[in-house]
Amino acid sequence: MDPKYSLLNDRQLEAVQCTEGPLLILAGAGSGKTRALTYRIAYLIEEMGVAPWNIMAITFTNKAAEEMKERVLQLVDYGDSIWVTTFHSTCVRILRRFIDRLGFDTDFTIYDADDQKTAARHAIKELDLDAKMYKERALVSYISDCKNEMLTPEDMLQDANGSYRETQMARLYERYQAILKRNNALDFDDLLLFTVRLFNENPDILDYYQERFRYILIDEYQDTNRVQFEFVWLLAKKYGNICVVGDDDQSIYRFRGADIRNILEFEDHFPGAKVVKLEQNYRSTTRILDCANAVISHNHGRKDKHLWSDLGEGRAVTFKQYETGNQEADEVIREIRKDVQRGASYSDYAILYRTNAQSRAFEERCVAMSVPYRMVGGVNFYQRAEIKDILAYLKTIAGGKDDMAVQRILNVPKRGIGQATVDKLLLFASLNDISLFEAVKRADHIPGLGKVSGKLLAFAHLIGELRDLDVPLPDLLHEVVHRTDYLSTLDALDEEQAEQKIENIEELTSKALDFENNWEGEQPPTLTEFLEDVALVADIDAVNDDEDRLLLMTIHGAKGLEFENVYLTGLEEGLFPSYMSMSTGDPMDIEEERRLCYVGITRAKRALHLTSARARMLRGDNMYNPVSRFVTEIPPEYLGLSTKKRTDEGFSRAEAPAPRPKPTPKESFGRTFEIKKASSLPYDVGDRVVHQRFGEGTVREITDGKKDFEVLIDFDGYGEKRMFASFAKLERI
DNA sequence: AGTCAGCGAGTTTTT
DNA sequence: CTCGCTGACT
Repeated sequence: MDPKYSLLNDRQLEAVQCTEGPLLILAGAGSGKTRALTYRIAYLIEEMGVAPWNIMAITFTNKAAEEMKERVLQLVDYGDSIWVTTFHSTCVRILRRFIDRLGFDTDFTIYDADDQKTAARHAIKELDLDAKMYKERALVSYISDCKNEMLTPEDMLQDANGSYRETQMARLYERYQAILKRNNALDFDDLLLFTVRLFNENPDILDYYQERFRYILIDEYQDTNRVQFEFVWLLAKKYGNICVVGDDDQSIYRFRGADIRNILEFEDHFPGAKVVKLEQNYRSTTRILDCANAVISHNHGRKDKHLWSDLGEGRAVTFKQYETGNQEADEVIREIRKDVQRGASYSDYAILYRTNAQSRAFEERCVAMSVPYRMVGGVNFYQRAEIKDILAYLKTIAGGKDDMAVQRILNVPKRGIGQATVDKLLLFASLNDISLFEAVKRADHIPGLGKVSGKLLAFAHLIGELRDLDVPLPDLLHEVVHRTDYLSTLDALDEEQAEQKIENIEELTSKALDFENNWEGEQPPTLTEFLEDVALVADIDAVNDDEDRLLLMTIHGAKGLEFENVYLTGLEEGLFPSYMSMSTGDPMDIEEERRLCYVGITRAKRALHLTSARARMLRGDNMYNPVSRFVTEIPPEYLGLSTKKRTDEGFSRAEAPAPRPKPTPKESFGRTFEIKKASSLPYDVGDRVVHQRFGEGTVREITDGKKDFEVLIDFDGYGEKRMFASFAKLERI
């Protein structure tokens, strides 16, 4: 056996060598589960002679998948022929091949949360129900819950048992599905659901994939839901070589349908399953682990587990209560900055919080004190209006079947095509059973449109032109922005906002460039492939490990990550645990919050700081909350507090910042995006130039920005405009 | 068709 | 506080 396996501890080795049959690895936080998984893959290939393409490993995020793939590649050759992906991309790959058996086109589009909301709104409207009584938000989550439980609209109609409201909800669900079908679209839940349906209805396809994936590994198994379980179970039942890794104490996605029973009852689902526990923690000091154990021990019905570490006591865990949320933010950022001035790196620090709303105070302080930071989550990059607009153009160019995309851009930038026109188009489209874009193309045959039909035809022509371009992705993006004169939509905004949006568009362009450069296929990637990649990315996927920045994120976002120093903030009753979880009366809700707290604590390697505030601004007014029960569940002496004065300020920390061994350089993982920036411009200050929209003008100023040249042009008739050179496409005259 | 003021509602976590 | 929607006006 290869000597590298001696790097594993006994339990890890056991997990690696138990290759046949069902295996549950109960991996405590920081217990080296990724190591166990990657070595297991290597062992299967090297020692058991398993073909790499017979192995499938599934993770929850692309980032986790990439990391695992990379670590496997370091261990064995042919590592790249292993399927290491997320549930969702696996399903997309399968559906792209076979979804026609379910009556969809293989070029289906994927709806994100916003699209789902729009579809829900349409469904409510189509059934002519009171929007006050039937909220799209509630409908979307109802539908999602149904799908996670694999319940069809027909099932729900029956379950409704005559109840008016339940019946209406089921009908809305039905309607929603019809809308998606009409648009040849699938939502996130459908990806899983349809794949399972495909397997159930087509034994030949199921058999094909069962043969293909004889060895299956699932990461973060505690966060799988019912459909995901079904998917795994179907694939694994033939050979039974299923290895799942998880930690019931880290199950934090119940609200999304994750069913903790999947891991608690694994041995019932897969009879004869072997269980291996990884209990040695290689991440945190004992003081941090003590706190984690103290908190989680208040939960019931856990799998028996004793996490331990031999990394020594380490530094004391601290708890501080501040007067206000703003003060909390100010002091925390100040402390971190001080540590950095003494030699620490920002990238060794993470600030974690329960809700995204809390990020704002920290962000403001970072900006004010010039602390470099990176916020993960919040408003997703791909949810920003300008990005969605551009993507809607790309979707329309790619297929044109997605009515929602067409509707989004028909009048962006303004073309004088209003709602009344869109309604007529939609009516015509549904009467003739064609897509909205088809209707636009035939605008001159639609009665009652008048002169607006000319504008519609011009739009269709524009899309046709863009469709005919045979250029690389980043160039296509450029062309979309220019030929549609998209930047004119930014005129109404103030300069700062407009600049931010331009930067976002530039970032999208560089992502396209990056996508193309990393493409491994024989043919250059198609537009559809790019759109799919974009649809399935998560926020955390974009975190670049090389950046020396302080990280701000929710505790959910931090799952699976680790940091030298962690600030766990906002530890107040009503915030964490959240008011929602306290008011349902279901103790399971509080337990989930407690697991979340456990996850937060165990992200820390060497230093952990707990903070809270007496008063906190929320939705405009102040709330005054007591210190979180999770803090009081930790014995006060662990926090250096006397038992009597426990809610007072913790003792001050005089110790030096945690030193770091030396950053290990990571090759190829931190992908950098470079914007194509011209080395010089074909014009200079004082030259006369022409812009496609603003016409002629004189160059007043050229500033060399980080990413691009910024130019100030005095247009005859429009006055001075500041613009980015690469987008302005000015020509000298 | 576009614009703007005024109003009401809403925030837990997300692939 | 902030977003998004509605309805009246240009």
